Amino acid sequence: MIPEVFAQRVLDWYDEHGRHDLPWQQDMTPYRVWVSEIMLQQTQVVTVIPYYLRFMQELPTVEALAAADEDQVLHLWTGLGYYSRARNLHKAARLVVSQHGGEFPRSVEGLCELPGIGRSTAGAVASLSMGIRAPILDGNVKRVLTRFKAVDGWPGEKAVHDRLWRMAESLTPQNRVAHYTQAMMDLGATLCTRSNPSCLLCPLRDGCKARALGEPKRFPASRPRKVLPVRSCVMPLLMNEEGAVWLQRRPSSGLWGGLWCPPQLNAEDELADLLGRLQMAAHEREALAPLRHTFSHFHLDIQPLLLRVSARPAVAESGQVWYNLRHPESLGLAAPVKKLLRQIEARVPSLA
DNA sequence: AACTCGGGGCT
DNA sequence: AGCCCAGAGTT
Repeated sequence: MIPEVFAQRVLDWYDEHGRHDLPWQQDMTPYRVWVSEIMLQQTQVVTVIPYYLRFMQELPTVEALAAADEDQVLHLWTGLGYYSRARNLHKAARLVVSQHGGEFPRSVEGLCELPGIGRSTAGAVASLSMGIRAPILDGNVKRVLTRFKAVDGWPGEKAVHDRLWRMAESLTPQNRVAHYTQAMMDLGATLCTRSNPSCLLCPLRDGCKARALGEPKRFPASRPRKVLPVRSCVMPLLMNEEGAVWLQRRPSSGLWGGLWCPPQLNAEDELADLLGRLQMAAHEREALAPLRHTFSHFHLDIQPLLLRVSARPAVAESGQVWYNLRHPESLGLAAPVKKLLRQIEARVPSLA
């Protein structure tokens, strides 16, 4: 099938059956498309929608995002995961305002200069919001293409990855690039799905090799998996008489970067040392139900300890805070931390 | 080229 | 429990 026919079939299908009502499809400015693309990295549409609406309400323009502080951005991101996305989003907004006068670069190369924007996201922003002919290669497109040509091998391998980019490039049409880009994602999201593809409804069913082989689900080949290692930690929740909990800011890079978190101990024998450093004395302790949090590359078993502390040292250093559960500040919290704080909210001592 | 970085939804 | 999802940055 020649590229022109491929694109035409995809576009005809899009006119009839594509999605046209997603929040970021209304008023497709570079800013709105960009924020949606970043949120949608490794995150499903249904999950993103409420976050996107809240984000756009709070920070409707790139200038507003640039002027916000990082804590507000991370707060809006709390629960989405991959927090470096939020920090890069914030940095990039400040660059767009300070270096480009508030206008996004009008090329894939220029967009790729911004932190958090790679070739695929740049292609999406350029094609969807600027009408520039640029290919994308996200999970949806990878699935459609590997099936259409029955491409063997895991797309994480360089050779497979390169071949898919060449395919994406050659199939992207000159006209209606915005519709084509949206159509390829819609096709992957609604018909060419991972576990239950609707081949009979597919506009590409004629030329699709995976369908001809009778096993579309074999593509794309899945990543070779290892067993996830298990790590464990003790998480002391230090609560003072006012019902506030001690949190510290995590380093800006790495796991839960920039988020606020109770101390994490490798084991309980480090507790006395911690309390000593913070000059606190615990007069009551209770082990809460342990919980397991799973990351992409390991399990974390958390043993929460609720400790009532009497001391209330001054919070002189930045990066430390007493987090008032009754009047919480707008800080970024990792999902299990948010869950734990919600659990103990009911245990806050009533104010005298 | 391999590894890191989250959280949620689906099976 | 295992797998994947509108990927990018670091090493």
